[in-house]
Amino acid sequence: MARAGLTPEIVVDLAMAIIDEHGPAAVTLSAVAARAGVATPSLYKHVRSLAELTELVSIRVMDQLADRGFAAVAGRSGEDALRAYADAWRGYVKDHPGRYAAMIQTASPELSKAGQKLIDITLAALRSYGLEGEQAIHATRAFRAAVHGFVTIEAVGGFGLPYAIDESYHRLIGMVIGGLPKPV
Amino acid sequence: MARAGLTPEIVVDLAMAIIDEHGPAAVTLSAVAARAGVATPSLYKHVRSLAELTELVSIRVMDQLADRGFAAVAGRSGEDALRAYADAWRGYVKDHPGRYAAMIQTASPELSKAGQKLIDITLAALRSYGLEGEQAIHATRAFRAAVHGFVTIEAVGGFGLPYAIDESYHRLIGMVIGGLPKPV
DNA sequence: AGCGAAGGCTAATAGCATTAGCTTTTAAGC
DNA sequence: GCTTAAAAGCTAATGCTATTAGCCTTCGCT
Repeated sequence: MARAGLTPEIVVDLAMAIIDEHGPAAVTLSAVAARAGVATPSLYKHVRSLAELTELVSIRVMDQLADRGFAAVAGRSGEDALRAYADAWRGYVKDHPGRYAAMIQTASPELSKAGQKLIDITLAALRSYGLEGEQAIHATRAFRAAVHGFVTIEAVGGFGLPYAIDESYHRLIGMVIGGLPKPV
Repeated sequence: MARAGLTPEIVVDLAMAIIDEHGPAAVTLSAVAARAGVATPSLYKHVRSLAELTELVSIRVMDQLADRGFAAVAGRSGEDALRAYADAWRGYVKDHPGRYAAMIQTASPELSKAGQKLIDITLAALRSYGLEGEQAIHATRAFRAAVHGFVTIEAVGGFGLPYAIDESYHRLIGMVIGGLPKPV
C-alpha cells in the first residue's frame, strides 16, 4: 500500500483544519489520524505526543499572526503603525477564532521564541516614539495586554451584544496610544 | 458505611483545591472522587457531567472575583475606584492563577450571568464619570479588556522577566483612565 | 417501624493516548 | 539491478478517562 507521506508540517496542517471546523477541543490524535488516512499510532512517527502537536499548532498560529502583523506594520510608523498592527491582530482572530483559542491555552519554552516575534513587531511599531529601555517595556506590555484582552473576550463572545465593537476597540487602542509620549 | 455527605458545593470545593495544587488540567472526576473518598460514578449524583463541574467552578471563581472587586470599589469613586478594582482583580489572579486559568477556558450561558457581576462592578466604579449608554459600554469594555489581557498574560508568565510588572500595570490602567472623560 | 428518596456502590462500555514490536515501503549505495 | 537499512506504516495491548445501568444501603419523615 502506498504511504500517506506525512510530515510534522502536514500533521499540523490537519490539526489546524480540525480546529477551524470543530474547535480546539476536537483536536485528538484519533481525529488527526482519521483525516490523514492513517492509524492513530502512526502519528508518533511524526510528533512525539499530543502535547507536542498542540505546541506545534500554537507556534504555527503565532507565526501566522506575526506574518500578518509584520505586513501591516511595514511602511508605517507612529500611531499609524500601532493601529495597523492592532487591526491586523484582531483581524486574524476574527478570521480564525479557533486558532487563537488553541494558541492561548498552551505555554512552553519553545513557544516563547515564537511569541517574541509578536513583541518585536510591537517594538518596531513603537520605534518612532523613541522609547528607551524601561519605557519601551511598559509601552509594549500595555499594547499587548490591551489587544490580547480585547480580542480574547471578543473571540469567546464575551461582549454580549455585538454592538459597536469596532468602535470600542478603536477607542481602547486610542487610550493606549494617547498614554504614550508623543513620537519624535 | 457512613456517607460521604457530598453536595454540589463540596464537589466544587474539592475541584478548586485540585486546581490550586495541580492546575486546571488535573481536574478529573477520578481525582475529585479520590479526594472525596468516593467512587467516581458517585459524583454523578451531584453534578451532571465533568463539563457541568468545570462550569460550576468557573462560576465560583467569577463570584469570588466579584466579591473582591465589590469590596474594593465600595466607598470609592472616580479614578480611585477604578484603580482599586483593577488592583483587586489582579490580586486575585496572583493569589490563585490556576483558578483564573480554569475560569477563562469555559464559556456558557450560565456563566454570562456570573460575568455580568464583574461588568456591573465596573459600571459602578465608572459611575462618577457620568457616562451614558454607548459611552459607558465603550469604557467598560476598555477596562475589562485591559485588565483581563494584562492579568492573563501575567498568569502564564508571558511577560518574560518579572521586571517592574506592577509599574506596567499601573501605567496601563492609567492609560485607560486617562482616555475617559473627566468625572463630573 | 416502615417507606421512599437520596446517595452510595460495582460492573460494563467506549474513547482516548501511548508503547511495543512487527511488516512494508522507500531510497541510497554498490 | 540488488541489497540493505532506515523510515513509515500496521496491529495488539495497556491504562486512563467519562459515562451509563442497575443494585443496595442509608437517611429522614411520617
